[in-house]
Amino acid sequence: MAALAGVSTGTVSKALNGRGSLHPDTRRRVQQAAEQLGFVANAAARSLHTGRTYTVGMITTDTIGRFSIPLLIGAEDALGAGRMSVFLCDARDDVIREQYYLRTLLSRNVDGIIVTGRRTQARAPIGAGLPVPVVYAFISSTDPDDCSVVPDEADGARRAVQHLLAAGRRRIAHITGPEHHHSATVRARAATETLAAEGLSLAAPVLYGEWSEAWGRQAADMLLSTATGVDAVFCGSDQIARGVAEALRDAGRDIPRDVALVGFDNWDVMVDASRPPLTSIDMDLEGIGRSAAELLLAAINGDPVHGPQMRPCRLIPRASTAMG
Amino acid sequence: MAALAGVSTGTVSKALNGRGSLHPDTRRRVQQAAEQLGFVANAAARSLHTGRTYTVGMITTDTIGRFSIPLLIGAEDALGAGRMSVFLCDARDDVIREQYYLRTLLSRNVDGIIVTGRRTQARAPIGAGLPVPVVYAFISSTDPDDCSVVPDEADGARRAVQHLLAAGRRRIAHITGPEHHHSATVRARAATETLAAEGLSLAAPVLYGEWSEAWGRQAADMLLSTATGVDAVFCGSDQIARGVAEALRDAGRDIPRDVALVGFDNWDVMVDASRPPLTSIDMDLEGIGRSAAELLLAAINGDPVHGPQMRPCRLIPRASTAMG
DNA sequence: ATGAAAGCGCTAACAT
DNA sequence: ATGTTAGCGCTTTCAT
Repeated sequence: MAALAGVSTGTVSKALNGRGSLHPDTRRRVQQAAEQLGFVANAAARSLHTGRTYTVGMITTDTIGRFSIPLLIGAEDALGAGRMSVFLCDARDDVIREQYYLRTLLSRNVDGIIVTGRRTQARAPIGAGLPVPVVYAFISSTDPDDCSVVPDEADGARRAVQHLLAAGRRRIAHITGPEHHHSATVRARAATETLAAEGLSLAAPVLYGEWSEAWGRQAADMLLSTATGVDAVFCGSDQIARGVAEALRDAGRDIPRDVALVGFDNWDVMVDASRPPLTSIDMDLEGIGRSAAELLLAAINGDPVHGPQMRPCRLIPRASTAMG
Repeated sequence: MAALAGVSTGTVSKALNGRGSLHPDTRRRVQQAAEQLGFVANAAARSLHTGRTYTVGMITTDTIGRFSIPLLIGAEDALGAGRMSVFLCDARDDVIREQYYLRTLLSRNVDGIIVTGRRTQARAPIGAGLPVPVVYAFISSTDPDDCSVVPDEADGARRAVQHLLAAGRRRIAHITGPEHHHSATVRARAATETLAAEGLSLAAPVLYGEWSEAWGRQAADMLLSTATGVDAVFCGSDQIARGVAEALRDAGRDIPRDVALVGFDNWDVMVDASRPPLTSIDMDLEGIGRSAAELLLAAINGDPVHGPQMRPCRLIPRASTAMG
């Protein structure tokens, strides 16, 4: 390589990295030679010297799923722009695997680590005194000093309820996931409080169950037989909402005329296929992933941000709450 | 590190890698020291010397989606056992991005590359004369010499039809995706041929459309109004099947008594939530990913396998075809 | 403006 | 059984 351009290896390095002061002709000549040989620098050798690998690790504590993917895409997006690559590790909710991967990543000298999962609930820090910065995405760390990027689920619930109120609904019910699930309780509380601020309360006690369509159907049936005059249901997930939509449809109720419906997640597969299409809350997972990656880059460059960063949700209106 | 154990760096290397002949005591002492210091070998330096990085790259030509994830998990699974890591690259169906990532992976000296996408249709090889082995997973390469691991979709369609025939159905219809889509035509042809082998033919011409529930509903309505006596529908995807299930339900047809239903993909979200739960064809994507990774490892170790490897599908029976 | 040479952290061949 | 040493491919300082 150096031979072809007729210069020394040091000069090649300078030419290719745009450092030092070189004659423009030399630089051009070297670049040409590199092109011709299809030369690609050995990243290992470079990192050995610079100490940086331009690589970040991403540890998914739960099997790579519906939530992890948008996060991953967002992160990859932000990092790709900085010519960095992502090592993917699926720890499958297993502490042993997680620690194993952590060691692997450290031995590979990643510049930083992003930790994600499919639940927003805070988790124990992945490690203490790590030699590289760590950012938590979607989930947060129980250590308030750790940098976490999380969706503001209360904000999402608030938007859902306010949207229904703006549509003139007053008897609003809430069907959601398991009571022990952080997201379920946070959203339920925010919904209740938003109504309370208007002097209202839920048309029925919160219906806790599973994150499934089957539960949505079942809960809707319960609602139809017990609560009267319910004119809107805010659901803790799109799957639940879709189940509710089906049950209402089976019972001859018109959506949104008789009952308006709002879901949560804005999961395309659910919201588009539902009849009618579902208004839903979007947590902007991709944005969270991107944001986490950007904060990680900042930390790598010596500007760490501490503590949880809340990101607002968006309401995506569709036919299930169409007014007029 | 060497100092703490009171030995030379060479000895440390031997002790930690279990090579050379060392006194057991020395080995133990070194290992203890490593533990104490939390020492993790620098992978860059190691790979600089050995030429191997214990890393493979995975390029997803289509945005990481429902198909890529199980493939990814499968691959990660097989590679993790060999203490290898996966670099994830999302090329987003963009040739420029793909080539950029290819260069990135090569500069990082990955030991091999897995290429995946969300369509099974053969694609142009990602590069010629690459210095590392490449295996295609789910998609295949147009170069018959390249190693590809693909689902035998015709086998899947055959199983679906045979299952329906075994259930005593004789007037079988087929609703599927776009006619220009490889999977749609392969499956449709196999379904037709399987029936032909029994001296039968489809109860109606193949209904090509979209891979959506909406199309499933629409096509089912068409079928109800034109074809008579249809007692089973084999669908090109679970989404289509679910749409069909809803339309049949709305029309008062009982599944499976009046019409039996088989989907394709065995996508949990669809098959479980459908009423009734859907019998479906599983392409075992995770197995494909695992298999691709294993073949890649073999190639890395000097035992390359050439040409496309077909993997059979499985039929997962559920209530939509329950007999008796 | 360019070349020479040291050294990043590790492994492996060789010497002791 | 252990230590010594020469690189792996690159960057970077210091001479020239």
